[in-house]
Amino acid sequence: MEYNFRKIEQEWQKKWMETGAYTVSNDSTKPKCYVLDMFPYPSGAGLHVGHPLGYIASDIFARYKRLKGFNVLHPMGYDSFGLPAEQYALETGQHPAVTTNNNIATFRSQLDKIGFCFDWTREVRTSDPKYYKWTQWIFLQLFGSWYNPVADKAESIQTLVTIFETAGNKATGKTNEGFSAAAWNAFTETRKREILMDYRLAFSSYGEVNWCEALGTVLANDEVVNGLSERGGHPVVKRKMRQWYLRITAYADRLLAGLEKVAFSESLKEQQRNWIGKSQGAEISFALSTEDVQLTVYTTRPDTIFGVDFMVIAPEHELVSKITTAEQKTAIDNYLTYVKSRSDRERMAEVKQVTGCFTGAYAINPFDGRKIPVWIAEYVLAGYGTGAIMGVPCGDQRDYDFAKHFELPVTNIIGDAFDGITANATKDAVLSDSGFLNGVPMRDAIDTVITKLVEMGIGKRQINYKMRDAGFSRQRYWGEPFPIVWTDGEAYPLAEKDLPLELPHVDKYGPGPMGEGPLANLADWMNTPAGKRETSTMPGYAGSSWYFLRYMDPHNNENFCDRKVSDYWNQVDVYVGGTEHAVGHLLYSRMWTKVLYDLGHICFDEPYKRLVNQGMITGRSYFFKTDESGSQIVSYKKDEPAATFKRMKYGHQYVDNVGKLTKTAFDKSLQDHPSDAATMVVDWQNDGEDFIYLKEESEKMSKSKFNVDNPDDLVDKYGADTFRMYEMFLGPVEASKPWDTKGIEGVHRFLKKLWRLFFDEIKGKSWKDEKASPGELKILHRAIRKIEDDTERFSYNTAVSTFMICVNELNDIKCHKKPILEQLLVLLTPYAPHIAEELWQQLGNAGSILDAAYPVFDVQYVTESSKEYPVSVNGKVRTNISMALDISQAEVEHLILANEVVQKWLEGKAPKKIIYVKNKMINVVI
RNA sequence: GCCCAUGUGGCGGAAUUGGUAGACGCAGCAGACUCAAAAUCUGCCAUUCGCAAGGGUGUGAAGGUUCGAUUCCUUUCGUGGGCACCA
Repeated sequence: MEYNFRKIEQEWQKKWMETGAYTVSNDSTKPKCYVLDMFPYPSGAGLHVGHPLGYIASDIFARYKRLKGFNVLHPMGYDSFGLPAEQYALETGQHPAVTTNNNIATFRSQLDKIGFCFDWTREVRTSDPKYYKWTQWIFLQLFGSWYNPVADKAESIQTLVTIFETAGNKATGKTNEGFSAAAWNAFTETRKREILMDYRLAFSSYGEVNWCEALGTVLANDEVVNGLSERGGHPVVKRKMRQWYLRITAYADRLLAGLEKVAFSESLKEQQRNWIGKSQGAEISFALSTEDVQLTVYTTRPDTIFGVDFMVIAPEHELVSKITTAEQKTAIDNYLTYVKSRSDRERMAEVKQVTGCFTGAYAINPFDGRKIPVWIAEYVLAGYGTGAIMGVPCGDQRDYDFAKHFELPVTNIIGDAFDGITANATKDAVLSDSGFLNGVPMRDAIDTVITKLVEMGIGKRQINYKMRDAGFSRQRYWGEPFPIVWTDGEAYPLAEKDLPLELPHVDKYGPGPMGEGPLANLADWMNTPAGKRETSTMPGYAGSSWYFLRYMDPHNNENFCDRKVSDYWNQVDVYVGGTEHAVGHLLYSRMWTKVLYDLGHICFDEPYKRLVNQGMITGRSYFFKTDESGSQIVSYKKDEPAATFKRMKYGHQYVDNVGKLTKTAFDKSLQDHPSDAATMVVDWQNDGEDFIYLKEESEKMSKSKFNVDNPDDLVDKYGADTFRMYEMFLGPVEASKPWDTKGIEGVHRFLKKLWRLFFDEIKGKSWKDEKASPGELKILHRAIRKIEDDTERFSYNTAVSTFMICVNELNDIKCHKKPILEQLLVLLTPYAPHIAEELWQQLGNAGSILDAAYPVFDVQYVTESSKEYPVSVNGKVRTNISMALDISQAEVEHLILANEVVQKWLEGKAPKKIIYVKNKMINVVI
């Protein structure tokens, strides 16, 4: 009987589907485990080999936990709203709903072939009205809440109204522009609503937004990369528009603090911390010598105040026109014109270039009365801090460069720590030439100066964040409509009973008038008796910010998720996905979770307990080296100087492991892809060899690089079980690695070998129902211990190795005993479920192996190991020399090596040398 | 520039977290079976000296701690990723 994987896999996939083997109940006495994948955006390209990597990893974990007796939630769905479908609609006229459904069908059929244990009865799609009803509902929760800094959490906006009515706005932490309770009560309704809008967690405001002309929409900060749109790479410009925002900045501190209690990788946490960009410092107000105004700067280094040689304010700063002197007016105007002419891209590209202009005004140093010139320069950003800085050239390289460029004096306040050539940003130096701070270490001076500033009433401690509130409007069609109606310039929420506000059908996907989205073209839909509907839609991250909650209770029409159910499933125990969402999705969903927690809808405030980032699988690309003329292909040798290269299209499967392409393979490649022939001409006669070497590179997989491998082909050829195990065997889940199918044969061989433990090709059944010997049990239990440990740690590559070793050992001793094989199959189930189930049934077991009990590791079979050196202390045998680390000096004195044991272990060879060493350690040299 | 990873055979990668470095797999070499091929099986496979027994050297480089370092510390180089006028 042969290992017929095609038949086995098809049969079991069908059977498991029919019997609902993967359906999970919310009602169980078992402990729960929630294993989640980042759901995919259903793109037209379908799956490539990089996609399933994370899905397989989580699938193994989910199956493993199930065997260990957990009630495991392991769902899948689609992030089905988004830009690409709409772009495609613009080009082809096909409705995004149609293309999205087609793409989902393709995805599903590809996923099914790999044999995942998803509970498909819980599938969610963000573009389904039954789903986005609740996205809209959560938006209304955000709209209806504010962040109470005293309670340090979100509360209903009603509590804010009560505070205003009884105490004015002093109690809310906003100290500028205060109003009393009486003043509030006297405000008009419109004024009140305007003020409340400044507090809402989802709010509308005029602001500078990232406008992408090519996409016709606004983008969030994390969707803009180097001044270009993340999708498509189109230019992005700043533009003032009325927009919806999420007040994520209110959660900056809690998002930061929450990182301490979750198991994310250090680099991912670091990325989030960077993005939030918390910095502690001070705001200092300087008097200006000419005007009756103050210039407030933000600095993290108030200790360097005696080293201030100039001030720089952003060109957009409101004081610029006020303080510029008559003599400098022309120069400043010219500079402002220059700044306006430059795009963000140019500014970013020319970071090193120093520009600026003197305003003619001077600020006064409050401590020594020195006159400090005030400049404007584009390196100071209007949007951060106060848009003004104090320049300390000896302590900050940018300030130093600025001073040198404009020949400003440089004051040294750190003595020898400043070499006069480069700035030194140290905090460890001792201050000099610093008035009352002379001799004080800089680190300590920070607090001293702030205290003094506060006393003098010209400064205060201040914390700033780089993170901005997140833009939440998109001028697009294919997204959630806002449940908002505008009347007299005021936003009014829809009642809960009117949700979902369904996306109306459109025939054209072009933008509406005045920079509005396509929905603005639908007068009938837009204009309602109550007012004009909001025509922008929500961004892609809206639906994905809470989907993990919907999986728990996907068919609930009364609630986004029943509280009892979310109490049961609780946090996601393991979340598997790529790092590309580090600062987007992961931050937004953490914020939404905190809001829902604050408002009492769920009982936890971090969504994901543990995050596993799967690495990227890179494709192999091959390049032909060409001669000078560029028309002839010649052999490429390592260490050769760079020459012209041409990308080999389609051909990577013809090249062998060392980049060698033989004439036969080359001819076959041309035969299969005749279109390549024109660009690939090799004069084999001239070279006198029947092969050439190609240059090989690892690149991100993409269609345009012709290096995409499709999982379907591999599953057809080797089966899902082989494919699953091979993807895991390739290397650690978290590492990026090149895709190479050459090793898949080895894994396939392993499964065939496993099969032969049960069935002989000629004699048929070879397993026997006999009692296992201790030696056999030892092999099994070593595997149990290692595989269980590896699976918990997501170290799947070493687990697969262990399977191979175990099967090899059983094969060597010709062990075909049922008790051993049976347990081995259970161990294997998470990795290769189809073959495990088939053989399980062949052994005559009644139930499905999916519900079998995970083997229990028995320590008695594995205490002996050839790696362990027996050493005896006071006649008592210690089995592992490393354990001897904790023995005392006295024990060492009395140490007796049990020579008989050692000799037995070393097959008759006595130890050559026994070294008694100090510090509790004994070495045995064999 | 700053931050975070990372560096081990021809290749992907192991190493019980300080204790025989190179497990397992791929590729390669030799052999068995076969008319032949496929499949399967056996042996070899870091490097260097040696017929061999057996030595020497080896985890990017240089130091340090330790009886002992791929693992910990310092410096340095290379690669990958993130942030980038954030004061």
